[in-house]
Amino acid sequence: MTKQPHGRADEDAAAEAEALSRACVDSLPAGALAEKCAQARADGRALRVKLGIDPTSPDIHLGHTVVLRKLRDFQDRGHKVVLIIGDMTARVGDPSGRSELRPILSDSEIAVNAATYTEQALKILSSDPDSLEVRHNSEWLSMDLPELMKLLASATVAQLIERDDFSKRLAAGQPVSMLEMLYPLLQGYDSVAVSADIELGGTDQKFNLLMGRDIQRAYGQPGQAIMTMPILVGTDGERKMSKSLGNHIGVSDPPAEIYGKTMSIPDAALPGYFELLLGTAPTSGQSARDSKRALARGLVSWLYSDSDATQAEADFDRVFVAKGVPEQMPELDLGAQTSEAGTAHLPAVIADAFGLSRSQARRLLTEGAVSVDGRRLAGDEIDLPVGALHDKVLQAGKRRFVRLRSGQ
RNA sequence: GGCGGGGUGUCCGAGUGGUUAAAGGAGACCGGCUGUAAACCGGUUGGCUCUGCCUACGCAGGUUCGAAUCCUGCCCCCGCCA
Repeated sequence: MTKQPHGRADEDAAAEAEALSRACVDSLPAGALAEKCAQARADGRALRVKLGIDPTSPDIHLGHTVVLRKLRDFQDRGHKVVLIIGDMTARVGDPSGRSELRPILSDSEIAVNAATYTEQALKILSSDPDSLEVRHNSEWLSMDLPELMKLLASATVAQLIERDDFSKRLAAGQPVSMLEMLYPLLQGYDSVAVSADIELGGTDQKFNLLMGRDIQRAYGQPGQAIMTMPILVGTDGERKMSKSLGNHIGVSDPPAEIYGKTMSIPDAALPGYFELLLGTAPTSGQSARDSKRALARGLVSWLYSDSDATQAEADFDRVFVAKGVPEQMPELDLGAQTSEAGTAHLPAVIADAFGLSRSQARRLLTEGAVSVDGRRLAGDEIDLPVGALHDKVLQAGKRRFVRLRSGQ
């Protein structure tokens, strides 16, 4: 695609808006996107398209990429993405979709998380300075009380408790903190600070996005247009993909992880994954299994490379289809686990190898989940001679492997 | 500030003096079946120097042979009233 400044030459503003709104759930207010596109062309400038991400966890996952891909569309049409790292709002905690208070993150956690965000986002976004601006909202949210009061005056309690999350929690007798009530205002102020023309988010962000629009107008700015994208479900196929739910696939996960986790999603989630992550659909007539393999390959190719995808699939087939062992795996030196009698205490070895407690390791052992070089261990094989373990593959469950070395 | 309700394991939620590491459910993990899908079946699910020991029912003390269960103080949450 040839990049043109401020919109492609081969389409008019209406066509541009039409193309940009593909796959989105809401584009509000009606017609606003086309107007913004037309205005930008008339003014000879790029649209400022805002996305805020709170660094509440250290990794960007596939769920985030749905919106990032849409932003990339804007970039490819010559517009400017303003990526806001919510280092201040992360301290507040977005109440969207929350049914309870969330813990407040420490400064150091936020700093660590923020550091990895931009880098990961650039797997999807262009880093061209003409099309990307990265800001931290602590820059302008460290405001003094008079300024905060002005911001607080721009919304009413009725507006805030109108939102679903709050009203449900209030109705259920669950706590809603003042801090959370503040969140939509702070996010809205971000839009004022960066003069956003458009803000994107997941459908769960609709309230916050609209609030930004109101706040901009309270500050004498034109209200931003908003676009919401569908929420990607996690690997459980039911709930929103989220690190805290443990159903996420990280953009920085190793290829084998991305491939394997993708293979574990329920079939019903396939069409959504294809559309939102690859912009395609499963090949019709193809079995769900083959479609899923294609999806897994596609995702690894996208985030890494074609050769990594081929490799990941080969490894997957070796381990899960042929029940073999991976080509590469971590090694564990048995030196520290070797007793004077020359035996190793298996619960300790397993705990060490896979980061489990010894009790957990013992359970795996008694459940028959542990094998050495393919031979399943009986529950009472607690101490084995180191000589019998050297250079053998210790496996726990289906997918945890380590190669044992006796420490000579 | 007053009155009332409530804080149990990853989560939800039983349990009001002993047979309670704590019912049941969810989630997770393991095994079987399989396509690391779904459905289904079975098992496990605090820690450890593991035929036992330690820790655990908001926090701290107390009563008792014995407490998640009773008493006292404190902290926190929710509702109504002010």
